[in-house]
Amino acid sequence: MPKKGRRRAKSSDIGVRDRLLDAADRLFYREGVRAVGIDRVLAEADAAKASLYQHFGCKDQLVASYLERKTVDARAQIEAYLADTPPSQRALKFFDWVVEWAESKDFRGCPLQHTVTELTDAAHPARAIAYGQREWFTDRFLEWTMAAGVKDAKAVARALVVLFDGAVAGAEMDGPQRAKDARWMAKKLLAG
Amino acid sequence: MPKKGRRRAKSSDIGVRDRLLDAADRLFYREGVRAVGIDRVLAEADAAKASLYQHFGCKDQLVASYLERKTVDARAQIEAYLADTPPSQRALKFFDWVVEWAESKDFRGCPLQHTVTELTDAAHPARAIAYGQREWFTDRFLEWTMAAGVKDAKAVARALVVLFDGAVAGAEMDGPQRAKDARWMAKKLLAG
DNA sequence: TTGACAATAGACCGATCTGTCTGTATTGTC
DNA sequence: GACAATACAGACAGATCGGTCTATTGTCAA
Repeated sequence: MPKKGRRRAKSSDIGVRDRLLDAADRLFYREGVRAVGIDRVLAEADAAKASLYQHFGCKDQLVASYLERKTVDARAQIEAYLADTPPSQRALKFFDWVVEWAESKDFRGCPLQHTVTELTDAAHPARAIAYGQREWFTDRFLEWTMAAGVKDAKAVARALVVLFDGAVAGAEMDGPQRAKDARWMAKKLLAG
Repeated sequence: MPKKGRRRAKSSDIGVRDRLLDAADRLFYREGVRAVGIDRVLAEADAAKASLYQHFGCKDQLVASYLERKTVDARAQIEAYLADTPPSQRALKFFDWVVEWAESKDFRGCPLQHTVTELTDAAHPARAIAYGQREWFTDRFLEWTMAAGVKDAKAVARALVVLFDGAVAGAEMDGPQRAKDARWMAKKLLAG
């Protein structure tokens, strides 16, 4: 038997929790977590207030959960994107992914950067999620540069992190060309 | 004779307008413009509400004025920092300035990035200020790379913008090492 | 001394925010 | 049919928000 009872008529058949996270994702990413109130999320999710507080306890936790799901999805997406690329080529190929992301219609910068910018309280639960994802990125970059066999792999990996951050921050302000600029430079760096 | 009458006992002798901007600078930069309310600024500036609305009209305009003063100050500071450096060396020297900035006690990222992240309304007056300062940066980078005599100067200039954005965004999340990583890479790029 | 002016203090307004609470409808299981 | 679980609808509370307004104080110039 499935988990428990329940059933709903409206809004297709995903649970409230997922509907809330979907709505939070759309609104928080597009407009910022501080600019969007609980009521907006509820309306967008077509959910009741009690459901939100039942599942998440408070808004901060909803934000953290939204960010966590976003990071988990991003990892999976990146890994799938790179799956067919030989390890030695992945560092550069990753920047193709960044370019595609920056060119996508709804691109509005990096959720991790937004989190650190908007939620200045160091104890905010979303910050821990953000830092965890940062670690994943730095680990991957090191892995990819090692596989590429470049010399000074650690320094190159750190430089690629800077290029990645600059690509998304720059693309948020100036448009997707910044991501291409980053790719151009990454190629140069990995070649020599 | 000076401007007009007035006089105050407390808080030294700068005008209310400047006190308000100073307070706004401290609070907005440290905690974010959406996280800090008018009342916090007034308390920090030891000023009256009417003074704020007399000088700035609304909060959005205070934010824009705060950002404008910050960008004007930054330009002056950077130009002074580079004044003794021959033009051909300025591109790299600029990243020394970035490292010092990222290592400074109160560093909390780039106000321009914060503005674009926090104020998602494209019509917000602070956005125009931010875009103006972005142009100044891109113009300077092109000027410096041309003076450095590197080939492909335009592409290099764009890459340096990415490195700059990555330096400050990365330093905000991970610490000042990111700025050093950016400098390391800028040196490499400008050498070859 | 008087009047203009700049600034202060703070009450007040309506809107919005997060969060709580009550009550009701629907569903699956016994 | 009874019951528990889940979700919905929405009133409500308390705080805070940006912004307006009145009243008062202190300073300069005439």
